[in-house]
Amino acid sequence: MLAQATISPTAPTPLSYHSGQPVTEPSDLWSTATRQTCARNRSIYSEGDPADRVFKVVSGAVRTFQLLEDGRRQVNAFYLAGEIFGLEATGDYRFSAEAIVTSQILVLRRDRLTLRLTNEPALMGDLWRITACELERAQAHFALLGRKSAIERVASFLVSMGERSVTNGAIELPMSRQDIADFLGLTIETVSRTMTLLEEQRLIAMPSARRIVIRDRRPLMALDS
Amino acid sequence: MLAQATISPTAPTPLSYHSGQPVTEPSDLWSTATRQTCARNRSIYSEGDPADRVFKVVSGAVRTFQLLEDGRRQVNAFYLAGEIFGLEATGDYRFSAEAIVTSQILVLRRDRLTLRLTNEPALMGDLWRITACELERAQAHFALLGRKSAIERVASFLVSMGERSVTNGAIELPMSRQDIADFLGLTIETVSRTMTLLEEQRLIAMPSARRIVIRDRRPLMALDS
DNA sequence: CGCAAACTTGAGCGTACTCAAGCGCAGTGG
DNA sequence: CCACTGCGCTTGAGTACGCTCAAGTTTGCG
Repeated sequence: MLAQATISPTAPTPLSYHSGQPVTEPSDLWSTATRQTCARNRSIYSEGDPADRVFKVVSGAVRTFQLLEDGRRQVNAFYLAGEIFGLEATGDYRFSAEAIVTSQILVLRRDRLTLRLTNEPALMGDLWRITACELERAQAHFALLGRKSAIERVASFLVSMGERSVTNGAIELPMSRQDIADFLGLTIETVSRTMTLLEEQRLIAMPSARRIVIRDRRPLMALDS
Repeated sequence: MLAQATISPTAPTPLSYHSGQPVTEPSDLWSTATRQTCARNRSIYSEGDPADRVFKVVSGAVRTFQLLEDGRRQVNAFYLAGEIFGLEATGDYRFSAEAIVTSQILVLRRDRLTLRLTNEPALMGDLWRITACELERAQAHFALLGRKSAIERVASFLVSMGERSVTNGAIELPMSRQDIADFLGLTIETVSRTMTLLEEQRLIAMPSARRIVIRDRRPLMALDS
């Protein structure tokens, strides 16, 4: 709805990474993709499905995650408008993907992508860079999950979200506290308590649970390490 | 020394991944690489260095890691004989690499690789698959770091090492308890205590600290989830 | 307005951490 | 040959951070 005109699949779209540097991508890569609306909590693909499609978020937000047998969940990543997910080199999806809120996504069939790749081998390099970028982001997340305290994890998350999507001064969180907890390797209670703590310390403000304003960036960045 | 003949850089070498499926790689990709011996704890590259080389372990073992300002360390991965590391799509190395024990590694200059890629675009697909494989392994590690208990982490690690390198019935660990702790997001004491616990439960035997025998695979796999 | 879902807050507990001491083995030198 | 030394590993005791269980509050939506 909102940004549909600017992120039209037929227009040249810079592909922005979380890590910062935008990489231009062939203007019509997504021109043969179909647009699809996904309701909140709707599954996009599940662990074990054949990886026959690649996706790009137009609006909304998507989470990828894995479940342990006893129900413990690990959210691997959040994907916001403009970001690509489901790009596996081969085989089946290793993780599941769901829409966090009602979302518009572009769906590109894998065989179409393969076709394009045979005609334009240079494209392969772009895909590789996207995957490599994702890998770097994943590995950076290791230090957070393996070595950081709760307050450091939450601060890192807010700083990262602040760099990705800010609407007039406030971060709009599409995901629930549970999603955040499962992303940061914490419980929902710890996430909630920690955000309250950050608010008490005047580092952030919370006009509502899903809207976060960063009041003092410096100490948050310090916690980010 | 030992396996030099079979892992000769000029001979066709199947490239085996941790995830299992071997992928054939162009026989002479590493023919222009130089062989190098790295002493124990010797740095191979550091965070921030220009990513101008790609490496393949011939013998020994390598760790990649990141340091937080206060000295906390997160080991991202261990690379054993036959495995490739340092393959970044662009820019600088994001992490550091060190030899765990005295190791033989093949060093391929990035510009040579680029040259090969222009002549044989198909190679790019192989590189992409290597990176994608690494990404999958990284994301699988998320659940361990974010959601598993100490005993589950150690069990997962031992199962994984058992699949990668077994010498007549025993796992030879090239890395120290500290390396394992920093890989699993635990302390050295917890790793030690947990291994003792697994030994007391007769799931493993420890002829020595660096030699582990898996006595009962089933419950270990169960802990792995 | 009423209900359900999401979020917050509180109290008590447990797992893994911290700090500290002791052990075992390999290498070295008397 | 054996004491000495250093490093890596193990074990112990006490602590703390984040989890569990539970109740209460707020928000969003029919």
